[in-house]
Formats: sequence, structure tokens, C-alpha cells
Amino acid sequence: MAAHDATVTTPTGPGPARDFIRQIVDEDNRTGKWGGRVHTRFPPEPNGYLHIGHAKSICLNFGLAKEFGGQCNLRFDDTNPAKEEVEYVDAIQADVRWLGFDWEDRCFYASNYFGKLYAFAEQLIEKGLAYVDDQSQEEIRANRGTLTEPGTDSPCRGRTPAENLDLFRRMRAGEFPDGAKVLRAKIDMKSPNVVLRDPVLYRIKHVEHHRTGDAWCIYPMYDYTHCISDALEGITHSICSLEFENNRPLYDWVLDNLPVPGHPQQIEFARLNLSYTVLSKRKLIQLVTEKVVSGWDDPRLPTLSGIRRRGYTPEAIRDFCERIGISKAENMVDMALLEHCLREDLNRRAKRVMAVLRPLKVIIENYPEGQVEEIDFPYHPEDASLGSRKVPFSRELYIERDDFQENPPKKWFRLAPGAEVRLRYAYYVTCTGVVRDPATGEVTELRCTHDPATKGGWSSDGRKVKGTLHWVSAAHAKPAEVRLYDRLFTKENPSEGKGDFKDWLNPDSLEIIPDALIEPSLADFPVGERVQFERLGYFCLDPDSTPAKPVFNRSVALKDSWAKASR
RNA sequence: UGGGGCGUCGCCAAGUAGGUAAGGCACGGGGUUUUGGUCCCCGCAUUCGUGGGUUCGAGUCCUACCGCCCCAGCCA
Repeated sequence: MAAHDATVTTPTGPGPARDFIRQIVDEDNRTGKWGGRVHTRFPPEPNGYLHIGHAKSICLNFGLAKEFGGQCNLRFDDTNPAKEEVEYVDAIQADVRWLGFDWEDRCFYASNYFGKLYAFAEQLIEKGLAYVDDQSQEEIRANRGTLTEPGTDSPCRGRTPAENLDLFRRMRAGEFPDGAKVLRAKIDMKSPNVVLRDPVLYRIKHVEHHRTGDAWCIYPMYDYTHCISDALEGITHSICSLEFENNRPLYDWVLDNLPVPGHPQQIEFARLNLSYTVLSKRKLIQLVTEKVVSGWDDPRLPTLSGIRRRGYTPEAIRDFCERIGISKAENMVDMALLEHCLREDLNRRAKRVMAVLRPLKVIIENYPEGQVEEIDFPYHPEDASLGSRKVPFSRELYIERDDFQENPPKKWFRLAPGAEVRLRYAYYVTCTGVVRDPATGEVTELRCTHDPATKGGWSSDGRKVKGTLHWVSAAHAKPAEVRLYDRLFTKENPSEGKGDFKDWLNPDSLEIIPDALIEPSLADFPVGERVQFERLGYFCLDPDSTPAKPVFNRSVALKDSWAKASR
């Protein structure tokens, strides 16, 4: 090992990983390329809601700026009015804020640059680097050539700057219908890179823009707009996804040929793929408009609004984005990692409460009728600062139906005929009998006895009990609706292979339990509060909740080693 | 058959003047535990897409293959 490694942190050392982008920034700072400046931007098109894949980009761009003492802009790439809506810009802003990032006073819109963009286009024309083409869309496509054959020049390619200027001004003035003409960059119709075969810069669209109204009837294309917007904002590192690698030469061409105030470096990284879901705007939009899900914030969706409603925390998502890393390799991240990040965060902060999803009645035969004990329950076993509350205990209780088995398998810790278990923080109880439905033979009720000497859940004689069950008092429990979510798709990558991705939708992705029972203290929790139903999972009080009918979304189940062992 | 990228453990991902494969998730085993949760130990790539070559030594250099992704929107 070289001696100069002394100050370098170890691979396991603190701080964010040195992914290749951070290394580029390090190098730029070392060489003084930007004078120490680091300025990034998150540039969504407002044509849909943000999802967990965007979170990766947001964390990267805003995180990078923060780490290097720089800034990150929010910029709406709103150059295609046909697809964009204000509803989306509002939702995007709310989601970025919720994730925990702040663009301060730097929320920009590409549409704010329409005037400058237009002036730059005239300059390109004057320099003989752009021309107006009369060809139809089909002709342009045909003349572009193929991946292996060069394209052929447009008959309009030889027009003089004066002609082009006149035509372009008339395009802008609204003299031509949609599709009649376009402005094209004059680069190289024979380029092996298809992107450089005289790309379209402006198209005519007599469409109202959500911000500029009907001020324009020509709109600039992404390739022309994005690089200039970056330059105008003083961006240093323009980070985008892999599919734009082919566009980078065009990004550079535009900036090289215009008197812009700088030349940002475009850097591409691999976008996120998550198993058992889809992260393509096109597909998400389809699920929403075809009502496969209830809306953009359906808790099964990987949208930020969806997982927020599901009970995911911004902290967990940011942690996830750090853990997956940044690279240029195509990837498919295991959903289990996202769930792990959530559990880790929630385990630390969620109050533990009791709820019974599928009730089975238990009568404590030797417990006095009419007696009620208020048992003090801590809200967290390892963090007393979360406080405690009183939970009523009485002769008639409900336990989880799954916690009783009449003919238990080996290593069964829970209740069974003759078995003794602990009711959490209450008493040891022993099952002494079962009551059945005479018609179906189904067990409808359990008879138990409790050991009064085990109050609080401890036995003084040192006898141990294998299982600890959660419970609610029948007379005091309140009703609640519980929604259990599972993966949206049954296939790891529903987008792969032939066939429609919707063929892989999981029919059991949502299970509603309309009549679960919750301990009384839970009725006072605020919407959005995240709790752990002991032994069942983490839950979040849904916005649909009313005091009369609380609705809980299960954020994620607890790890279940019994389920694993019994497999 | 053109051009641009990428290939390190089941899934992510470190590795960068060539020096003898980090870490996380998942998984398996053990301990603690009033959640079969948490927590704590321990295990988990003789090998870096493949074949050659250079070298005392190669994931890192050379070379030839193979595989996967992206590009022919007046979408972004």
C-alpha cells in the first residue's frame, strides 16, 4: 500500500460512498475547473408524479450540492405543453419538499427561457447552423436513414440564413399549421450517431402552455432547451440517465455554437429499477388512468405520494438512495432493501401498540367478572422517552386467531390446548378448553385460566413461557379498518419479456380487513402517525380515517422467522 | 451489419499509478429478549462475462471473442 493512503478513509469509513460522479466533482475541485463551484439541478418534466426512481436522482443532485457546499435548482422541463399540467408541478414540488430538500428561491421553468431560446435560435440561423425544413414528419423520418445507413440531406438544407430567418419568424408568428415546418440544426446527415442527423430544434404546436398560455405556437425540443437552460443557470454538473449518452454530443454542439455563459458537463448514470413494481411514467400513468389503482397516491404504487401514504418516511427513502449507490450498470434493486430501510427507521421511532386483525375470543374463567385493570404499557421497549399509556385488561379478550392452534406443530410457541403463554404485560394464561360452532366445528372461543401471581407478565417461580401474545379487551377495543399491501406484481420484472406488463399484476396486492380491533389509546393518534402493531408490522393512519372508523395502512410487515422456519 | 454504453457473490456495490476481492441487502447458524421483532456474534466470491497474452504478480495492462442495454419522436 502506498504511504499516501494514510488520510484516505477506509472502504467502511464514514461519509457517503465515492461513486464515480463524486469522484468527477472531486477532480474538478482539485483542478479548479469550476472555481470550487458545484451547481446541480433536478429537472423533471411535469407530466406525471414523482416516484422512487426520481428520489434517486433528487438525492444525488441535492445531496451532491449539499456535500460540496453548492446549490441545486429545481427546474421544470416544460417544453411539451401537450403533456404537461399544473397539477403535476404542484405535486412535484410537494414531493421534493417532503423528501427533505430545499431549492430555496431557485425554482425555474424551461418555459421562462422561451424568449432567450428563440433569440439563440435566430443566432444559429444567422451562423448558417440551423434551417427551416418543409418536409413532412414522414419524409424527415425516411431521410434520416437507418442505424446502418446514412441519411440524405433535406431539399431545404441549402436555404440561406435570410430565407431561414424569415421562415422561422413566420413560424413563430403563427402563419403555419402544426407540422408544416420545423427548425433543424445543420450538423451531419451521415453521422453514425443518429441524434446528430440534423435534429429538430423547434416544432409548431398550436397548443396552450400551462404557464405561457398562447404566447407561443412554436416550442423548443429537449435537446436544444436542456443544455441552454443548464448554461443559463450556471449549472456545473448536469446529471441525467444513461439513455441520454447518445445525446451528449448534441448537448455539447449547441453550447459550443452559442454565446452561453458556460458549458456544464453532462454526466449519465443508471436509473433505478425496483423488483416487483414498475418505475416508468408511461406505465404508472396507465395504472392510474385505467383505474387499476385508486390514484397516484395509491399505497401500492412506487410513487412518492403512494409510499408516503403507505407510511414510508423520507429518512428511510434517503437512506435507501444512499445504499443503492450510483453507477452506470443496469440494475434491478431488490425490494427487500427498501423494506429493510423502512423497518430500520420505523423500529427506532414507531410506538408499539396492540391490535388484533382476526379476533378469536378468549374468556379468562378465573378472572372476576366486571373487573378491569389498567395496565401500564411502555410505547417502546428500548426507548422510554416515547412514554407509556394505560391499557385495560378484563375477563373477556380477543387474541389473534393465528396465535392459537388446536394441533400445534413442533416448536409452536403460542397458544394450544393445555399450553401456557404470556399475554403481553398482563398475565400468564393456560388454555383449558375450546368452544366450537356446533354446525361447522370451527373454534369460536377459548377458555383459559390466568395465574394471578404473574401480574405484569412475570412469574416469580422462575418458570418460563415460550410465547408472548398481543391482545385487546373485548369490552374496550375499538373497531378499525386495516389494509394490508403486497407487491403490485407477481413477476420480478413485469416489463421484461413479451406480453403486457399488466398481465403480471398481483390480484392479492390489497387485502382489506374491515373489522380489526385496536386498543383504545389508538383512537387518539393523528393521521400520518406510524405505529407498530406488535408482532404484526408497521402501520400508518390513512387520510381516509375518521374518528369513527380509523383506517390503517400496513407499511411493511415485521420479519417473521416462524414463517421461514415452517416453510 | 452503424454508433454509444455496460458486464465483480442470489440483488446492489467498492476496487483508479498491477501486489494477491470492502460494505449493505438476502440467506444460513448461534446468543440475548415480556414482539418467533430489535440487538449481538459467526458463516457466506481461491474468484472478478470468456479465451489467450504481458508480468515474479492482473478484477485492474494488451488482445480476441461472448452477452446485455440505449439510439432511426416534430417525447423527455
